[in-house]
Amino acid sequence: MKLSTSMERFILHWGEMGSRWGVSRSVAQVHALLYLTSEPLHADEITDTLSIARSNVSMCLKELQGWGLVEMTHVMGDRRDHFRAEQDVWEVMTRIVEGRKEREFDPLLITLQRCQEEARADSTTDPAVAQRIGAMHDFVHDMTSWYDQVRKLPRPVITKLMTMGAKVARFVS
Amino acid sequence: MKLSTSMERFILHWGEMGSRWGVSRSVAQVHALLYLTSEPLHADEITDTLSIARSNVSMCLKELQGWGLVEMTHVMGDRRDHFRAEQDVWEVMTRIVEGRKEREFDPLLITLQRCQEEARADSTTDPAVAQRIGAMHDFVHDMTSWYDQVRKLPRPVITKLMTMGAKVARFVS
DNA sequence: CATTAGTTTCAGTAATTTCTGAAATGACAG
DNA sequence: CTGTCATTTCAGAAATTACTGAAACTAATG
Repeated sequence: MKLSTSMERFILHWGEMGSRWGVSRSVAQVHALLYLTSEPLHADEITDTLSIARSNVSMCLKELQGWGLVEMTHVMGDRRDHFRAEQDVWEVMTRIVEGRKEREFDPLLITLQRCQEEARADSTTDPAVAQRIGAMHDFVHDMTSWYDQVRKLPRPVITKLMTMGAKVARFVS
Repeated sequence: MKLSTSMERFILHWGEMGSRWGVSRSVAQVHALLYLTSEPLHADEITDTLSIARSNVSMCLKELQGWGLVEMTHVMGDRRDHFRAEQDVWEVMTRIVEGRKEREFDPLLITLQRCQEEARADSTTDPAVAQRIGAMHDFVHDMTSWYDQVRKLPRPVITKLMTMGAKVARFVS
């Protein structure tokens, strides 16, 4: 597939973003390409368009399916697997956030819990240190439980709250 | 300085987190150590405690100062620079978020703006592609402007809103 | 069941990022 | 001005991460 300048720029920048967000450049590029293309693509087409190895494309697609951002489909009369990305931007964002939460914050919270217990039990640890570990634990705990509540709200409610922006503050007083 | 087991665990895990959050392992470790230690430390003490090169410590401290997470202080009668980390967890988090917003989202938004204009102007770009680039742009734009509004609210208001959790939904109907 | 098209695995290679240590620089006291 | 202590720079080394291509594997077809 021939990419226009803006498609290329989008894909390249998305690749850069990806490498800052814990997925490799090529994973993010494949995602960007599929996001921009509404018709499902097969792996060879991705390989050609992005000039990356066929095997790498395969790995990237697997990882993107793991994130729930890409799904496999089939096209009538074609044996090859085809892939399409989630097109809804909100859905894309929530899946990325959800994935990162599971991969990073859940383990972090477990570690903090352990540190906290250990620090309290261990008499060689300065109580002030235990207190600071506790503060960090509580903070991460509060943030994740806030997130867990909010993500369950119906989407229109969340978008409404967001368009209100700072105006939500008027309800607190 | 001798680290207790829980301090060590905390520092090591924070290091891992750091490498997923766009700073190197050692930057995050230095930050963790200073966060746990309330008294200002000088660079050599950090070097010894974490077993990393003196020069690396210097670079890490510089980067942490760039994030606004560590400040340089001086101790009476000691020529060496001393360093202390922000102890307030909320403050730590807001500075990290702020830093990442500036380093990642602001440039992303600029790129998306450019892609969008380019895609619309360029007749070789499929209008459906232009539409999807636009959707992504609008989404990132809305998110950042929501963030810009909320971060300016007084902290007690934000914490109140957070402790309300999903209950904020009752204001939307 | 042999052939073909398609996919995945994995060992080796390449690219990138991070860290080190020696040397340069700076800053102060005498 | 000189010597000492502290910090920073930077080129190269080390470690990590990502990518490639050949080979293995899987499944459908005639």
